[in-house]
Amino acid sequence: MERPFYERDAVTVARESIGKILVHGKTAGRIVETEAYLGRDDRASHAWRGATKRTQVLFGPAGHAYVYLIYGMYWCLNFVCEPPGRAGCVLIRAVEPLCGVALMERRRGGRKQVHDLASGPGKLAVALGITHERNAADLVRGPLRVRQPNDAGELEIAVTPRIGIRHNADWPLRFVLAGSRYSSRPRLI
DNA sequence: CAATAGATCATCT
DNA sequence: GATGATCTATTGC
Repeated sequence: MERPFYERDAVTVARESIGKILVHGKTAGRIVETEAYLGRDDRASHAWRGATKRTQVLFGPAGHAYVYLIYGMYWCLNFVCEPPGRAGCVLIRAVEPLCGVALMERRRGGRKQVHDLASGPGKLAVALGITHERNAADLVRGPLRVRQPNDAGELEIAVTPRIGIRHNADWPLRFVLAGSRYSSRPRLI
């Protein structure tokens, strides 16, 4: 995807990221679940209080990665959206493994069901090998990229509340590829 | 299937 | 010193 894809509001980018291909090294997967975070107006967002050392990437130009550590254990990947100064972003919550499946299985520690390899933000980062080294990486020119799939057609996308947050927990900002077995909580659709 | 506990650390108060 | 955009293993129905 080119820069303008990311330079829109977070809700639009979150919805249109469903079905795209996320590529990192020898691994790739189809994005089946995302969440939008709205920046300063959204208390669930890391950026709601303004820019800090950690969140300055969110206030920078669109089309970069924001990677942070959650619960002391797992990395989570976000796409920075909107023009500089506004901090909307999209959390990538699950992908359907497409390339490098054996490598993903190894990184995830042995035998796993394919639909369990990347069905959650922490799992996805481990499977694709994404860590803090990719924080602020350029999604347009860097090692981590998003591609348009060959079979681009109309997709049925379900909308639900976001997962695992305290504030604004009822806002319908989670997007899931309808019927996908690779999302983090298939039952919630 | 649902509920629960425990692991673990960068960041911010 | 408290907090969290999570995951796994384990328990009990």
